Amino acid sequence: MSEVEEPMRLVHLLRGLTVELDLFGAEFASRNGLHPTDLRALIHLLDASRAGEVVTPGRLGEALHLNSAGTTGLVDRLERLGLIRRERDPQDRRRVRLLVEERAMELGQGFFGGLIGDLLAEMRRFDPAELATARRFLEAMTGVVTAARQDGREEAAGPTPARGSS
Amino acid sequence: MSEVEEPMRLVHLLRGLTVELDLFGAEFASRNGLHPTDLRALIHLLDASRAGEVVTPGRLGEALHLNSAGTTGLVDRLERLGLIRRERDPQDRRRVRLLVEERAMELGQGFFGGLIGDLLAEMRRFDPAELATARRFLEAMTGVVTAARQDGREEAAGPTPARGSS
DNA sequence: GCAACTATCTCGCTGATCGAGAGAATAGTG
DNA sequence: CACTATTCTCTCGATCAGCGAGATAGTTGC
Repeated sequence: MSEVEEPMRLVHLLRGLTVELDLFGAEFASRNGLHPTDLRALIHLLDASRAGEVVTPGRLGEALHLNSAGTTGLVDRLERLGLIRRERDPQDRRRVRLLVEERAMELGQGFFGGLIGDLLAEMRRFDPAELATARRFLEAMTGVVTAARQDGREEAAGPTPARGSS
Repeated sequence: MSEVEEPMRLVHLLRGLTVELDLFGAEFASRNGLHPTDLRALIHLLDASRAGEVVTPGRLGEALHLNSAGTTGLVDRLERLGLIRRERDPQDRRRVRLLVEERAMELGQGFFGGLIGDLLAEMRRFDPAELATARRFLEAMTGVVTAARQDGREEAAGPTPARGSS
């Protein structure tokens, strides 16, 4: 337990936080008959809806790294649950627009809304300078992860010694 | 636009960070022929190994919210990949100890080692006071999520708690 | 020794996702 | 106007992670 450990505790805190958020999402999902993928899709759809963007199955599948078949299945599930609705794009009739139903908004609101409210309330206990520091910190960490993600892709054939073990 | 938006950006940053970390893990997993669940299991096993704790299929399945059949399948996969080894507990021969192989350590190192190093390096750009603030912030946010998780459970449990069926 | 309990594994099944390709609409070319 | 290439989405069949129920082997108490 030396001073060098402090940053390491932050690393574990970050990991712990993501685990908690994942669990939170997973529990919410299963409680509502959703799969983790469905929840990710719902978040994406609500974000896009709020931003006024049109989402098609193609875009959604791309965002979630699903192929077309998987995307169709996902959209089927969400539609069956009454969370979204398919509608052909009148401009380009090959496309299908995914429209978010009221129920999806309520679902997202009723659950994430509560969490976000709690998070915001907790943030009020920090002064603006501290929040600015936290933000800078989070942005820096996010940047590192994003960069590592791309490095990893490029090095995909690199430092993978794990061979010949059995 | 307004100052009220600043905390909201922090909320989105938190979410964005978890998404990035998830993607990082998912990409690493698929690159190594692992499933997301396998990676979570690996993390759990490595943590326990470092802490000197004995992990059994039962404990592992409990930690990952898998039932016994799913756990057996998971352990089969990890064993087939040469990441762990089964060994009967000589004290209580009903039990199976899961022993982490060298290869799993290397894999974990190749995965986290690089990322953690990068995160620590980035943290050096913050002074101790800032890191302390970041830590306080992360702890506060984690606490909120954890609390919300339990609240959600209790609300959903309702009239029939039916605990013990995890 | 018998009964109750515990830890793990086996079996059959559901369902999310994949690869391949079909169907339908658009855009470009002559 | 056909004719072809392109772009979206959906369908079909297969794969495999995870579930529920029950089997198997080991432990503990009477």
